[in-house]
Amino acid sequence: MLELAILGFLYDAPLHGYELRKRITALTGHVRPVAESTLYPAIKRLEQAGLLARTTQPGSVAAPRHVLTLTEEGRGELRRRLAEPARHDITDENRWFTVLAFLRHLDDAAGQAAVLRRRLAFLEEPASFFYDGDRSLRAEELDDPFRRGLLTVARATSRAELSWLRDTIRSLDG
Amino acid sequence: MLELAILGFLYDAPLHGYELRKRITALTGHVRPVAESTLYPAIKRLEQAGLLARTTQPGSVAAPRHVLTLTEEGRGELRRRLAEPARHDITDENRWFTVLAFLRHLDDAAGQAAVLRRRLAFLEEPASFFYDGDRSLRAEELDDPFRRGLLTVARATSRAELSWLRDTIRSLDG
DNA sequence: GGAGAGTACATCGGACACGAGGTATCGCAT
DNA sequence: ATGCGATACCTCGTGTCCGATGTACTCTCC
Repeated sequence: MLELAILGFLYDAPLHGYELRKRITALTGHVRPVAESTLYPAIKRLEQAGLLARTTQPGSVAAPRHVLTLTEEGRGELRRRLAEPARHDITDENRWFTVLAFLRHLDDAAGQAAVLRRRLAFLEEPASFFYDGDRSLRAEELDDPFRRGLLTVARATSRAELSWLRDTIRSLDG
Repeated sequence: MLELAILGFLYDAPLHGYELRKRITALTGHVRPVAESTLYPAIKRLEQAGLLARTTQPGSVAAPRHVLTLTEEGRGELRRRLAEPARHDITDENRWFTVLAFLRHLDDAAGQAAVLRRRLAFLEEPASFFYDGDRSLRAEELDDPFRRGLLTVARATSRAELSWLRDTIRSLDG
């Protein structure tokens, strides 16, 4: 997820690590803050994999900046990761939001629609949280107000996203 | 999050690892499946910390079962984790749902309301995903349909949860 | 002139997660 | 008979994440 965000932000423009961190923090930081000790090793990994290149520039105020640029392999890798997200990326809301944030970089409406359809299929799967034996329990059947709330909120979320997904897929297809 | 789920399920009744895994899978597995190689070490950790005890029973069909029971320390630890969740547990939806699933075990309406209020405060913070310099961008200002969708869905989710939170806090207080 | 905040990068150790693989039993279908 | 799926547990290696800590420069405020 972090790597996807790095590739995604760099696809638009070269950035240095510190600026990258600010953008990632704006995108997902309120939920899961990005530690510097996670970001810099991730940058190094991607660099060693040949997905991005760095050029050192004198820092405007402090230490010299390492400006990061995606290589051609890096651009291809981002498109590949967007076109074929892992199951994790589809099911985990945090990861899915990251995919969505950069899906426009997949400049192919059919490919974009295919990704949205995978999310749609996932949300359409009958998923419950609590079971009585094999039978899945509905919100109304629960005594516990917190579990009821959990189901209620999850259902509302899902409804909102489903209708957005259906609209968007239709307009991508049309 | 995993440890919280283990403590939460065992608070109700002693279970063996395999059954525990099925319950956790039902709760959060559609989003983030729990690998056995994650669960068993986690059980061992909790056992070594003195939070749970195991007794071996002949297996009904296969290998002998290790039935896990919460110790008094374990019960206290669960209540402590529920009463004072880490910031992570409040902000990350997956973790938050786990907290909610077991919040009833905190049998103190004021404590429960306090936890809900923390989530409420978090959701009320003005959080944006995308910025133009310092200015946060609203859904309407974005060209990108996917980022628009992301904001739209996030807003709908948040609205649904906010209204549930306010109702529930009111009824816990009243 | 000195403290503190912000910019900018980096390393290290510990904790945690996961896939791959292993052990063993039972029932059912082929 | 033999393989498969379910039950039930476990280890190992690899990778990732994070908090703590360090370096070094600039600007602002007092």
